[in-house]
Amino acid sequence: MTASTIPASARMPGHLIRRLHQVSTHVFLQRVREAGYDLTPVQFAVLDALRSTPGIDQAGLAQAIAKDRATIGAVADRLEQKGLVTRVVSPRDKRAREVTLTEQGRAVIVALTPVVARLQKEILSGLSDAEYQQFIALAAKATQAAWPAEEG
Amino acid sequence: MTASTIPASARMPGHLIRRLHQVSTHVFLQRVREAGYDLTPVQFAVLDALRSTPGIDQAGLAQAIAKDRATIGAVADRLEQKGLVTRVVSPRDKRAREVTLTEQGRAVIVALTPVVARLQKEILSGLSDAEYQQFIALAAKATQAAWPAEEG
DNA sequence: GATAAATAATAAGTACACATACTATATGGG
DNA sequence: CCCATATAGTATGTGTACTTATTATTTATC
Repeated sequence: MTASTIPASARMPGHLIRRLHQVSTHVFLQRVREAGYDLTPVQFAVLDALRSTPGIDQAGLAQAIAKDRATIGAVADRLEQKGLVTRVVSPRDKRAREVTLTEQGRAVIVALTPVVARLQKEILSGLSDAEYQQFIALAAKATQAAWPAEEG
Repeated sequence: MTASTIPASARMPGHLIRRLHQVSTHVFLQRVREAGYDLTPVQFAVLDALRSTPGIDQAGLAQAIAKDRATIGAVADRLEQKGLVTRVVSPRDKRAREVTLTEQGRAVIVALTPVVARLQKEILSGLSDAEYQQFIALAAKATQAAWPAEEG
């Protein structure tokens, strides 16, 4: 029962980040479902990115939310099946597919944005307001250092 | 609105945590592979936990590293195929399977522990030493609040 | 204007991650 | 002892997440 020794990994950033990622996903799915929707964090990120840059192709989309092209292809597939986005071959580049929000997709992202904004604090519910802001600043700095030339 | 509008999600903890998780996994696989091993972060976590509590069953293992039973079953399968762990039916409880490190498994975890310890700072390479410590403190506080007593 | 190199998307394969359902076993109450 | 309930592990299905390979198309170069 009581572990004689706490695993060495338990206090390492990699382990802590993995745990936070779990909490984040769990809280997200819970609150989104409570709001009456069935959308994963990645699917939300895609819809959110499409609101900023409608008609972007999948490669651009993948870069915008820091994901693999193959992953985005599958996510876009599911969003298309749900009727939240459309994909049309670009007239400028027949290899590319332009992804755009449908009316329904726009309605979903509009309805969910405040829900998702609210649940952010819940992910870090153990932190005070000052610590919460501190965490965001540190996390943003760390991610930007890891992917230097990605933001447009 | 310009094309360079940053999505609303980009500064949210959920998104930042997801990015950090990616960085963490990427750095881990890179450095572990460079060290001549082929092991995922979760597989490492399992081996590390087994060093502390040899003979633990899969449910206990899942709880120890905050993972699902089904996930751990698959991970244990792969570790067994690699010859790093053994699984035997518990004489106390025929439902349970006791998982133990093999000699080879112990050698791997001993060899990789310093490698994994070193790569932690690389995950947060954008942070100063003080910021790095701050991040760990905040992340540990947040995860502990989310999982109060290491209980499901 | 033909062709080599680069790029967008997809396909196939591996590995988590979790929910749900199912089997086998264990345990407490009557 | 019998049964209701709980638990350990597995099976199944969905959804990331990334790698390598392939196809279609674009561009760069000669």
